[in-house]
Amino acid sequence: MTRAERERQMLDVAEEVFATQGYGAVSMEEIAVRVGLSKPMLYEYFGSKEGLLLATITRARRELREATERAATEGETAEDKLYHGYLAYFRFNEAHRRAWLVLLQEPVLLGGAAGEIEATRRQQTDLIVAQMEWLVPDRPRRDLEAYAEIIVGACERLALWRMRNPDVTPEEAARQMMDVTWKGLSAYGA
Amino acid sequence: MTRAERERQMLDVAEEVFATQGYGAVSMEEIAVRVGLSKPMLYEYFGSKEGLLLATITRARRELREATERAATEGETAEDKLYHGYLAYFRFNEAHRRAWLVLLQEPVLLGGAAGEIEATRRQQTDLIVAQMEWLVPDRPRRDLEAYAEIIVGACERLALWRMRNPDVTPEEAARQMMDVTWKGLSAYGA
DNA sequence: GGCAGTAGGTTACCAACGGTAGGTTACCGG
DNA sequence: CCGGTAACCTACCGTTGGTAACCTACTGCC
Repeated sequence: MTRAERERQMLDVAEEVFATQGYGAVSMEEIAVRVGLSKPMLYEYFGSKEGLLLATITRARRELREATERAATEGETAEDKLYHGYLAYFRFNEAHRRAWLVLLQEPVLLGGAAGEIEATRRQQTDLIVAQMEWLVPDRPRRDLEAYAEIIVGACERLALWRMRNPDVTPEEAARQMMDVTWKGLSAYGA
Repeated sequence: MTRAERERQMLDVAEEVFATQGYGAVSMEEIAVRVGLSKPMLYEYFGSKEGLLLATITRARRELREATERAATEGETAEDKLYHGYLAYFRFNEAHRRAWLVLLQEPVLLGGAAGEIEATRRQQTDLIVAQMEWLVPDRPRRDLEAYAEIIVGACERLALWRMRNPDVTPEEAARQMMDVTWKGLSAYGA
C-alpha cells in the first residue's frame, strides 16, 4: 500500500469516528486500531490529534468546494446559478453526511491551529466572492466579502436544521435560501 | 459568599479562559486555581468539564437573546425592527466579546451533551420565529423556521468575519445583513 | 455548654489519553 | 551478502478529567 493510500485510509476512518462520536470523545488509540496500525503511525502522518482533524477538515472542505463550484457554472441567469449552487451544497451534505459533519468541528481549533486553517478559508471565500462579482456587480469588494460570509453561514446553519428535519429535501432548502437571499424578506412584507 | 455568587464567579472565570485559550487547551485545575478554590468544587457545581462549558454557553446565549429581543421592539416598520435586531446583535458581540466567543465552542458538544443544549436552541429559535411571523406573515410555519435558521447562521458567520476585520462597525454589518436578507441580492442584479 | 448534622472545602489518588523514545522487521541497491 | 532506510511496534511518560475519603466550621437543639 502506498503512502498516499495509507493516508486516505486513515482520513476515512478519522472522518467516520469524528463525525459519529465527536472530536473529544474519540482517542487516537481507537482510530489507530480501526485503521489496523498503531498510534505512532498517526503521529508520523499528522503530527498531532488536532493535525489529524485539520487534515480531515481540509479534505472535506475541498470536496464540498469542488461540488458547489461545478454546480454554479450550470444555469444561464444569475438567479439560476445561485440556485444550483445552493442545491449542490445541500445535496452534498446529504450524500457525504460524515464529511460534512466534521466541518462543524472546526471551531474546536479556535485555540490551536486556527492560523493554518485561515488559508483554506480565505481561499474558499475568495471563490465565492468571485461568483459574487458576477452575481452582483458594482458593489465594493468589502461588501461582497460580507455577502459571501453571510451566505456560507446561512447555508451551514440551514444544513444543520435539515439534520433535525430530514424530510426537508435539498430542493426545498435551496428554495428557502433563495427566498431570503435572492428575493429578500421585503418581498413577503405586509 | 452565597452559592449563586460562587456560581457566577466560576462562570466568569470559565468564560474568560474558554474564550481566550479554547476549551481543549485549559484544564479544570487551572480554572479552579483562578477561582481560588480546588477542583472538586467545580465538579460539585457543574458535574463535568463539558457541564461547565454548557453552563457558560447557556448563560451567554441568554444574555445575547435578551439584548436582541429588547432591541427588536424598537422601530416602527418591519424593516426598522429587523435592522435594530441586527444592530443589537453586532453591538453585543463587540461589547461582550468573551461571552460571544464561547458560543462558538458549542460544536465541541456534538458528541456529548448535544441533547441538553437542544432545548435552549429550540427556545431561541422559537422567539425568532415569533418575530418572523410579524415580519413576514402568511408564510408556512416551516419556512419561517428555516428563515430563522438562515438569519442566525448568517449573523454568526458575519460576526466571525468582523473579528478578522475589526474596522467594520456594527452599523455597517447590520446594513450588510439588510442588503442580503431584506432587499435580497436580486436588487443589485445586472 | 455540648453535640449531631450538614454545607462547603481539601488532599490524595486513579484511569485514560496525547505524545515520544528507542528498538525491530522487511525490503532495497550494490 | 550487506549496509541503509522506510515502515512499524512496544513500552513508556506527563498531564488531565474525575472521584473517594476526609476535614472543618457553622447551624439548630436539648
